[in-house]
Amino acid sequence: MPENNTASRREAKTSRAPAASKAERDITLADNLFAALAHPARRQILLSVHYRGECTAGEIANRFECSWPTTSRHLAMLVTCDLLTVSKQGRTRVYSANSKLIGEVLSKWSGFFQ
Amino acid sequence: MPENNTASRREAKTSRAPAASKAERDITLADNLFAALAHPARRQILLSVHYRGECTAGEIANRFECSWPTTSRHLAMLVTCDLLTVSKQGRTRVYSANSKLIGEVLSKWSGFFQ
DNA sequence: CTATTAATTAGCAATCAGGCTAATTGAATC
DNA sequence: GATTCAATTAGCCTGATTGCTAATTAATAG
Repeated sequence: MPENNTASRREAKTSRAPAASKAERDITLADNLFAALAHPARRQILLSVHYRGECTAGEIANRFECSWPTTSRHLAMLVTCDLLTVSKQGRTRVYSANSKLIGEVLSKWSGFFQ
Repeated sequence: MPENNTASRREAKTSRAPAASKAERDITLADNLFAALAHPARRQILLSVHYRGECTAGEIANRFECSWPTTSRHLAMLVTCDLLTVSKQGRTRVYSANSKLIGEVLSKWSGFFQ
């Protein structure tokens, strides 16, 4: 598969491109956002973090049925996709949603179909 | 798997529920829409059909690099998810986009993050 | 220093997704 | 009725996703 779908790649990509064009960034954003939103747990996580403001990993993990490591992986993916931001505070990690970005991309795509 | 993710199910589901609640329908819509939009080829198909109006399967398939059967499967999925509508005309099949639905769901989700 | 707590990482198994080619269906044409 | 053309279906294979448990890391508390 020469056409590498960035959306599904988990590892942090070492962006070698000097400065991707806006079009390219838009494609990557759509890839990332829609790959992330494809999973119901990740949609819930994003909504949950957005509405509560900041959340620790534990608060998020306890709210879901699936195991903590599974939630942790969803969180990691959302961070890689730039939809969540994380900061370490002592031994907890605090997540917050990049709501502006999410809202803008969704809004743009909804506009395409109006 | 008791929790059946309708979004990813390929075959037409025999909806046995008498009349799903609005909340349930919203969840199914999100499942379907975001599962569909997760693949770049399907995003392109939806945009393409939306902007051109009606398209035959052949017109769509010829526009993409992947094989006709692969495109056909994407089309079938989009129909199952209610994002495309298809009608047989002679030996061709004409697809059109359910843009209103797509736009509404995306708009609603973009609203969540504003 | 050790015990506890927060969270991630490693590793494995099972399912899902998406690509292909070959075969089939069904309408139109000769 | 045989052929051609539009399109789907069948079947297969490979890689990605997602779930779990167990192990690890790292910070705090005792």
